[in-house]
Amino acid sequence: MTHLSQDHTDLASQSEIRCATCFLRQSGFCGALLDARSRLPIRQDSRTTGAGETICFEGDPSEYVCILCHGWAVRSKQIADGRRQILSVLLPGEMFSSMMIFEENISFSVQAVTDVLVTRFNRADVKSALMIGPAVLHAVADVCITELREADQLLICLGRCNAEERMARFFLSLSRRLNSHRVNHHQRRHRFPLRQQDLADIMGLTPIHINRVIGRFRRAKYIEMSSGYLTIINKAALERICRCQFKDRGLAKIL
Amino acid sequence: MTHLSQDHTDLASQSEIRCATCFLRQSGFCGALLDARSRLPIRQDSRTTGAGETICFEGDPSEYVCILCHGWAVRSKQIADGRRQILSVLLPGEMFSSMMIFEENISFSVQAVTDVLVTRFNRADVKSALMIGPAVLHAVADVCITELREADQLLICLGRCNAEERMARFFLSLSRRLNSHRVNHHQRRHRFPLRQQDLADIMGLTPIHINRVIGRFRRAKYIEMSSGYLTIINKAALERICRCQFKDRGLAKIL
DNA sequence: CGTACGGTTGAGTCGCGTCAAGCATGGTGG
DNA sequence: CCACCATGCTTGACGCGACTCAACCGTACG
Repeated sequence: MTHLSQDHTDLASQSEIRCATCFLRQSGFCGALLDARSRLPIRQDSRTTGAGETICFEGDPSEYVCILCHGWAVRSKQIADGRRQILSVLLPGEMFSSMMIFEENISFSVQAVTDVLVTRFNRADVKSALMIGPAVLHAVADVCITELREADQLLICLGRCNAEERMARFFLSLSRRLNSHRVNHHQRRHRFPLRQQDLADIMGLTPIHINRVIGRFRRAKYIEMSSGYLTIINKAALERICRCQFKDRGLAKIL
Repeated sequence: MTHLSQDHTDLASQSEIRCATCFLRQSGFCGALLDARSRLPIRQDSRTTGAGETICFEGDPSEYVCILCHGWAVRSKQIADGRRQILSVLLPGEMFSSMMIFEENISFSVQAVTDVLVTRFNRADVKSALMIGPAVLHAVADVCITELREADQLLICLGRCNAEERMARFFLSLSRRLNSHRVNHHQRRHRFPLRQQDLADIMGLTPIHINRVIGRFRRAKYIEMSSGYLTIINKAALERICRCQFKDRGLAKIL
């Protein structure tokens, strides 16, 4: 653990950091990066943030590439009159955005939904690591492409889908992402800390309308939502809401 | 011109290709790539496509990285019932998407709006060029970041702006992009080949509603649109429609 | 001259937003 | 222990922005 600098306030405990590093190694980007340390020092630290707090502010300079190690967060942009659009939901193991590797100022905010643990790599070090071999480069390309694809998905969702379609797609895609993190790939019940206001800001709707759609889904026994948990009861029905839309290929490739 | 392979049908004339290569050198990515050819062969060809035709189909494999050299095109995705969302408007000098560098199958379609000239680099060659020095890498990072930022912009637009705000933002941002290509940076009159149906598919609205908003803008003397040309008459007014929204920093950074 | 395509305009409808009130929960302090 | 409050969820009434359907117009083209 000699690479961990602890000069900042609010540092996570050693055990949390150890857990974080161990966890990070599983993800493509961080694995490649940590491997690269044999040839190049890469400074890194970890810090916790409480639920509801803002981790990064839009426009601020940042010398870090941030990875969410524990908890949920959202990446968003705001317009002055208060309207907020969430650009992505961040789950454990994910980079805030690949833009953080190349840009000095970040163009978005990140807010903690639950208590979170964030690991930060020194941006200059990461950039240097890009040139020492193809592993890091490919890992970064992967992150970048995933981000672009998700953005395209969300765009078509906001531009051309109604409220029910948006919700159905969101639930399915989220469930899929959550399951890809775990051993059990067919979990139907998930921790779900997002508030209806957050859902509204993801889907470009109002929380009241979100509530009504959820109500419909609940009454139709498609899902269950209570006390911070989401259960997908009738996955097929949700897929039916979206499926009519998609060309030929299966949902798996699209969501 | 020894690098140009002409084994494909529908090839552009020699003069067009020369023009294209000359033009490409001005753009960061292509400039870096063409410079890299001193150390590495990079196969390349050019081809024309007629207005309205589809250049790439969603899901198709592609061994090329495509650059639009002349004309306008749109990158889009479709859902089975015919609904289409345009993800980006492609102007001369722009790569279709940075995803083309890393992905074997493309996840979008590209359609020619006008007659276009497209230069295609061999994807494997481009990937190899990434490792020979930082120039190409940085150029690619630039393309990638620009794309991510534009996607975020469009997301907030679709998620949180009404029709007038979307149109105003689109016109301003497009005018800005068009002017950045030319010597005269303050041109107010632009070639504008997009149909109202295209505008609708960009902004997630119907062409009829687009028509009404344009009508309002026209009557308010904000813009003029006729016979394939767009003129921004009252830029300040358009900015006012968006400005109220933006935090502190000026429009320039945002649009 | 007919056809096709895209733009324009009107009437009516509906999805979603707005406003407003009520409810459940959990934390706090007296 | 219970008032008190803050936060987030739920529900109803109503209005508006955007969609749908439909007709008409102008231009380009064979």
